[in-house]
Amino acid sequence: MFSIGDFARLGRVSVRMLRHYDELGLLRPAHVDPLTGYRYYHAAQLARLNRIIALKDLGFTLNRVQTILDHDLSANELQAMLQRRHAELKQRVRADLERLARVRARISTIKQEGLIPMNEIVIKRIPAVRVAEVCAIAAGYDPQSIAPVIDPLFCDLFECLARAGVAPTGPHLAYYEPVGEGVLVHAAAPIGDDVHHTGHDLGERTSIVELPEIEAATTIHRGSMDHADTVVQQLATWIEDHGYQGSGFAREVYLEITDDRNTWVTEFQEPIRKLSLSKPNVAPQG
Amino acid sequence: MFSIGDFARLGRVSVRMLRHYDELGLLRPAHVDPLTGYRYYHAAQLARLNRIIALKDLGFTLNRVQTILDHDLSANELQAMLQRRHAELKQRVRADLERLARVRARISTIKQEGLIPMNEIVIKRIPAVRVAEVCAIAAGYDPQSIAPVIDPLFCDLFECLARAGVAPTGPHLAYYEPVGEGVLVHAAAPIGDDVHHTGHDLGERTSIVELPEIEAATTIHRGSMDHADTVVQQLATWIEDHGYQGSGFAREVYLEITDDRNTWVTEFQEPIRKLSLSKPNVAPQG
DNA sequence: TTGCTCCTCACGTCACGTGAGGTGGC
DNA sequence: TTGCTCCTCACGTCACGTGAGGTGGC
Repeated sequence: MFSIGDFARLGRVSVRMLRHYDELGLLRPAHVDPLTGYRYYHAAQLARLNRIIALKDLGFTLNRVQTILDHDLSANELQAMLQRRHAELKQRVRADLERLARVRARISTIKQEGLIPMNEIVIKRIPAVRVAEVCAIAAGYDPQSIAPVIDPLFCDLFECLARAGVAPTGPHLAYYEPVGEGVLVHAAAPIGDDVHHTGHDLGERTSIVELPEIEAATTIHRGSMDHADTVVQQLATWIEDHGYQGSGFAREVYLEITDDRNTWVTEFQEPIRKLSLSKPNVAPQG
Repeated sequence: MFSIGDFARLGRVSVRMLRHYDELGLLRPAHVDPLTGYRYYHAAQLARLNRIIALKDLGFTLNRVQTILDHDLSANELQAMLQRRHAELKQRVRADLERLARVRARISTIKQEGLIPMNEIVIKRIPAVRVAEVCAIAAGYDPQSIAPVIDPLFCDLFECLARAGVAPTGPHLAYYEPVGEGVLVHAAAPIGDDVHHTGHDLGERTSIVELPEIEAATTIHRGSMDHADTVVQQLATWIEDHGYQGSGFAREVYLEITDDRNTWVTEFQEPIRKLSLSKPNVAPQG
């Protein structure tokens, strides 16, 4: 029989751990003195302690360890638990490797540019949205081509919605569909599920569309849309640097629109997907 | 100005998170209604929220995020933090990959043997110990050669210690040093730092030795030493399967010694080190 | 009046580390 | 009497999720 201190030394664990395992019922002392409360362990209990340590080292929680030890699993059941653990670990390693690649990308960005990039780019999952929209063709993606097309489009849209008595359920947005030489500009506003052409007189030019859920690289832009192309360019660079590729139509969400175009706040959303079959294109770490 | 609910939707975070960040001072609402306590946010605050999310995604704790955002670090300081994070992540990935290898090894062991191995093998760091010891040569490692040598050795040792008035500070142990054809058997008992030949009459045959700290694959054995070779064999197999190699003299610690040799409890310690320059020798995962 | 959104506590999570405050045998 | 070992609470860790219980405007 060993005191808790001796047993802890032999097992190379802390006394606190032994008390904790006692409390959980994972490893009860062979004997507890009823007067002093002192715990005493048999040398043979080191076998169970080793089992606990071994399973813990595989990354099981103490709860799972308890289940494994006390329910006296069959070899098959244990195998199944190990397989699950294996999958969990693989998932974690993958996530950490992605994180690692992002950290590296940041480091090399700072190294190249010598400063901390101001507008953060963040990946977000954008749920599907039902929108009412109108659209028209512009000559190109540059702000000078877009602006004269998009402004009247939103005027139209809001007029239609107001006439039909439909209130948007969130900030309005635009998205851009390439067609031939030019680009089809969609001006849209999110609407509720209860809005239909049959019930509401939205007019001929307005259509109701379900925008698909996307994963997107997003960033917040402050100021007028005259510099939109810079932001889009930054997004494109980032997407390439982080091993993604574009996927679908770019969106702009108008979060705060005032008379002063220089205080506008917009979110740019560039749909992405993982670059298939290839590693992230990140500068190697020095 | 957006209510907390709207702002959470735009930022794709939970309302609870925004409240939490408010509490930490990470992201204070632009305005709080003094009557109702309602929080209101500017669209432009999404930029800061994105920064928080981005840093969190790199694996920084909120505390570190706070430091990074509020102390307005220089590019160099941020670089340094990123480098540290990079090292931490690499370390974690490595640890997880090792865990993964151990899980795989367990799975393949169970697959091959069709049962759950009973005596767990665990890696432990064994601190250095000062021991008093006597030794003698045996013909080989088999129990029949060892037993007749080791038993009188321990008798000698205990007699010397008793005569010198020295009490061992822990369970006694043996270790085995290969010499020529045979093996030099050391019978040892741990002693305090205060014991010296000059002060204590330990006799000529007894020497005081500092056993080095080792990392060892260990396992608990119950029963007589007649089956020691099986245990040693299991340890050897495990060491090979897990990508280690032997390193130094094997030790046996006598944890519980009674008259009935079948109830003895011993710990076998096989010193190991990482196999240099090669991957763990583990069966590939099906 | 019934929903909806907002509020403030406050517990629970996981595996212990770390005091705080006290006891019993050498 | 001074150390040493043991004991039992109980807080702190990390980033929220999840009620519980209550309020104000449509």
